[in-house]
Amino acid sequence: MARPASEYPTELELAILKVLWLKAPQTVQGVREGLAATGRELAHSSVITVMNIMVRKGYLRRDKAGRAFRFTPLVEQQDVSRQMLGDIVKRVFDGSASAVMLELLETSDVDADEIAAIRRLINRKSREANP
Amino acid sequence: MARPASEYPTELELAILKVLWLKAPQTVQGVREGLAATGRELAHSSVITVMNIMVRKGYLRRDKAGRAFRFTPLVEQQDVSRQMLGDIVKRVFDGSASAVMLELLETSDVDADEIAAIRRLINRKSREANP
DNA sequence: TTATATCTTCTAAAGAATTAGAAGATAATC
DNA sequence: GATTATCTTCTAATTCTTTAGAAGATATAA
Repeated sequence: MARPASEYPTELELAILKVLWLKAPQTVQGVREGLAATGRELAHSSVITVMNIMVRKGYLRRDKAGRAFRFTPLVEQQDVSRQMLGDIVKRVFDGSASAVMLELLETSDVDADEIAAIRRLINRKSREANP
Repeated sequence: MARPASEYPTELELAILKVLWLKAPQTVQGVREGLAATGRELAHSSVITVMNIMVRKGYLRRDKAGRAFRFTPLVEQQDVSRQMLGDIVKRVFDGSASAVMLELLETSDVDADEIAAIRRLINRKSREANP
């Protein structure tokens, strides 16, 4: 009587991955400091626990380095981002990527530079679609 | 020692909201059938339990109608979608809406019509930004 | 070498999410 | 009015997530 495990990292797992995507490998201590830098102060054992779970889940690799372990991410930021976004698109926007984009353009504060960048990409895509 | 409650509906809560966004108010029975139509067969008591939690969370309103209750959503689909998307943009894409759009354009299958629609919107936005 | 610091493992508490059975309340039917 | 069907409430099991203390292992320093 429980839900199936989610396909992507949990909140804290993602926070840890973000620290490791910036710099890897790192020890638990390093990751702990990285988390603290984002305002998340956790006990050493808390971080270790989650990171070991992440090893089990296949998100991280663990190598012994002297007394401690060094951890390396086994998943790439692009892949995780894509997966999480894809899930939202599918579940919340019924698979319509354009609905998501319209929403983004309406809602969020996309500045002029960003709009220009998107416009360029759209034009390129448009050319690809109609050669 | 627990995480803070998420700001938006859980998986099952969203599924229930989707049924009610299509048609409301509905009884537990109706929602149960709506879920079954999407391939999710749950016991009556399971659906009731979650829907009562949703009332407590402020997602639904509950009115007595004869023997049973009728439930009405108190949150709008647009608001929930926006919130969930906003969360992903912030947490996963570090707040960059354009990064999300680039990802969507690269990854998903957006057809020519959709690209045209987005292009029109971009042009309009662009004009708004640089009058 | 002994004390001190540091790391890991083990264990577990607490909250949230998912699922459903049992029992009690109430309405409809014959 | 008694039986049957339907609804709700209560309770609870299970899994996942987050968090951390206690205890044991190991290395560093004095």
